[in-house]
Amino acid sequence: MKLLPIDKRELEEALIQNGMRATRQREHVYAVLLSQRDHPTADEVYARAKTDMPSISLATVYNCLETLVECDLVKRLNYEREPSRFCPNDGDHAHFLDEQSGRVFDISLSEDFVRDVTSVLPDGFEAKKVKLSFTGYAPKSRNGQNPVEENAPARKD
Amino acid sequence: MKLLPIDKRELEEALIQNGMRATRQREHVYAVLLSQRDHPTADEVYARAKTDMPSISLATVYNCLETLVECDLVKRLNYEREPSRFCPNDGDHAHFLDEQSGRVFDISLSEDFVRDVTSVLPDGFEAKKVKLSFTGYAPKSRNGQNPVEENAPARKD
DNA sequence: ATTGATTTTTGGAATCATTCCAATTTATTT
DNA sequence: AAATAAATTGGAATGATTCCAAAAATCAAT
Repeated sequence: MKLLPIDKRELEEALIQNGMRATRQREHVYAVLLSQRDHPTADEVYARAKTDMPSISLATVYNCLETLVECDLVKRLNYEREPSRFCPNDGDHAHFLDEQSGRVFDISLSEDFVRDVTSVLPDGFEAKKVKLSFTGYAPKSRNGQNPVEENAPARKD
Repeated sequence: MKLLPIDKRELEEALIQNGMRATRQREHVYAVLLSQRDHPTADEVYARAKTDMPSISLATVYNCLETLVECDLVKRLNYEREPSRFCPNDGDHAHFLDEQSGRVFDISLSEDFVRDVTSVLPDGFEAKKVKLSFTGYAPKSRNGQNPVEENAPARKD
């Protein structure tokens, strides 16, 4: 559970750009998120973070997650009143909540789509963020493997 | 603050269809929502409901809102961890949260768009619900009047 | 309408994710 | 190394929502 050099640099740059400091805890929380791409809650991140950093506190996990969201390295997902879930920002994507399993799938979006979607806004509206989320039934997993990128490896390069 | 006959019928049908009963409280909460289209929280609905029905309880307001959402007569909006907001279902529309004022605007969506948007889903995904929401800056209101339908009259017919 | 069966309402207590706090530690600047 | 600012920490506080068990209201069948 360690940040790749490229991710670490990205994190540090983003933090500094926002006038914040690079800390062990922030790096670790970010690494935890990148290492298992399944949209964990703050509690789950806390549990995972503690295995390699037993002294980290829940409050710090909340702080770090908030910081990462502010730096736009992480997205926060809210489904109804459930606890927030978090996923590292892997480009534009929507989310699909499978009602049966409770799992969330990333649905990648083309640049074209993202451009088009803001065209529904009347003149004068300036969107800074767009959230698109679906609820319904995901396809049954074939031999335990899901067709989309939930649990995909943290990085493909 | 009273339900139009047409709305009342719609409500009763929806309730019965879902095996639920028509009650004074449910009618009233629905009427409150229809009478002022500004996406109130449960607390706000409670406050408004009490002016004409002082005996209604907060728990009941929560129950009624939940029921109305289940019957698909009302949408529940969640922005981050803020309290849920509610709006009567006026056909397909997205929501736009103005960061400056905190107000939410309804953005009407064409049928075409709603059809197109589900085409981003890979094969096998069946969407039952779609949520599209924007955050950003709404146009400055011209002489105190907003260009879109926030605070629009409950019904145009 | 009265009875009976089922829902709904109600006020208050309980929940629980999240935020807040003040003290300590850590990171940066001088 | 000292000074300044920011971050971490554990625990307490918050607050929207849910839960609960008793009372009231609704509906169906007599």
